[in-house]
Amino acid sequence: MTSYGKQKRLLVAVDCIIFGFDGQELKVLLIKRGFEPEKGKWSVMGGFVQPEESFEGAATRVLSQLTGLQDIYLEQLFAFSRPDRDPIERTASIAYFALLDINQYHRQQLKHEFHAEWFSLSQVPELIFDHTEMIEMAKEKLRYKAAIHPILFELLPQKFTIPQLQLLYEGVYETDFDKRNFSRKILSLKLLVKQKDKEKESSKRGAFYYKLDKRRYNANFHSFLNFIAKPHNLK
Amino acid sequence: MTSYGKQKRLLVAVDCIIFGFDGQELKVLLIKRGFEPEKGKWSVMGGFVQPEESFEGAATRVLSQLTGLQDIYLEQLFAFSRPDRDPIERTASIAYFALLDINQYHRQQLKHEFHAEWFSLSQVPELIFDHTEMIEMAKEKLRYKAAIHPILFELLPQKFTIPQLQLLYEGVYETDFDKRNFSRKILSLKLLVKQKDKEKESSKRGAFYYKLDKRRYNANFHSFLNFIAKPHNLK
DNA sequence: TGTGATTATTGTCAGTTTGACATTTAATAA
DNA sequence: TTATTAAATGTCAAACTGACAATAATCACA
Repeated sequence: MTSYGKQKRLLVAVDCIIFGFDGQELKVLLIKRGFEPEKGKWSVMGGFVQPEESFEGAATRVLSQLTGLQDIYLEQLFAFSRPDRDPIERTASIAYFALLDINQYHRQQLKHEFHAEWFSLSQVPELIFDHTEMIEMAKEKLRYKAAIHPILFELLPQKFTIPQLQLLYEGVYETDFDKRNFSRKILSLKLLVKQKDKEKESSKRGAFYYKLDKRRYNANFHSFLNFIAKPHNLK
Repeated sequence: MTSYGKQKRLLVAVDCIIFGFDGQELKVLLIKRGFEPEKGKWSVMGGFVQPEESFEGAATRVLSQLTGLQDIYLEQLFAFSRPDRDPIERTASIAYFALLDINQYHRQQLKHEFHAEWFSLSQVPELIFDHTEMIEMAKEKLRYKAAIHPILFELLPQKFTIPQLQLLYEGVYETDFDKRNFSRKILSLKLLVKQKDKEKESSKRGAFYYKLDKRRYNANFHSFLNFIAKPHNLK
């Protein structure tokens, strides 16, 4: 037996919702499609899954094709499967979302061939297929996860200030936080190490830089639950 | 243009990790495979995605084929895609997990043709392919979600007691809770409505039945986060 | 040199929640 | 009537939360 014979095969693609933070705003990276269908319209970056690669592999490949980057935070979001979601031919899409620091990976790195651009989340243009839905779901999942895990640090440079971090959280949740309570909460996580130097662009006084304590970050990444008495037993 | 031409198509299946609670223990429903490959071995219930159905549709169909049941809690878990996960032919699998009350849907309802059996989570036999990994991930996700959302009620009958509920939580988290703190926490959710009658099988005194307040349950299902000050804005 | 403007940093306090722990109550059986 | 069993309720100190205000560092400019 070398195949399942008469069962119908299916095209499978991956799509990457790439979030970036530029120090001010949370943004999403879109490309202008250079091929049919919907040529010239905006979409998230994607590609067909090749015979010898896993979905994760395909998503990683797509991500590096567009940004030239390795080692980006990447997480499976959802498998989209409406039979008619692609008008040409049935294609399922496994969506992933990625988090990166826009400034660190500069714009010129983006491959020109894809005509990629960063869009504010409030100004996402009309997208092809179900990509709008994908982005909505990715935003929702980002909020969900960030409420429980210190995931948003993936969007920041190595050194960052508390006010910058707060801006990021406020962008993700589209709300304002009390800065006193915010810094208390963040610092109580014991994940940040205060640096000796200051960021002086955005204020006269300057704000101290912090770095992630990588050891604690990796150890505590999965431990922010609150229902269970001993969350460190969970993942 | 009516197809993407030379791109390689792929077999796609769905697999359902079906969790059940019998009042004592958390269990998972497995079937004895009646076909090759791995005929005679245990696996979770699955099936190939048909041309005109979505993944959710396929999972729902598979679930009802096995249990005869509609309206079961069903949630997408993860898309498994290792190219060699099925030795016969490359097949991706979109895994779902389902929650149901074992007693309510009685054993005889299970279709005989599948030789289905409930297994304690501590006694899951060797499984085909990556199904062991699927179950591990499903357990993990169940713990994760149940820590934040009142999802475990899907495993209980309409009427249940606080001690029964605690048994369920203890089963899911493989730990013990203080019963005083547990009931205080559960009741503080304001999701339960005390009934007039008691369950008297398991104790002399008997324990009052409770029912879910469906209205509050649906309204609060998505609101257990704790990082954000106003979680009711989130989903 | 001093002063005002701006933003970072630190602090207070009352109300709530948490975790650890003990007592009372209802029903049954002997 | 009493012993037994498990349910239900109660206490308290510590930790945490949300609302709110005062101080400190730096720069621009008079």
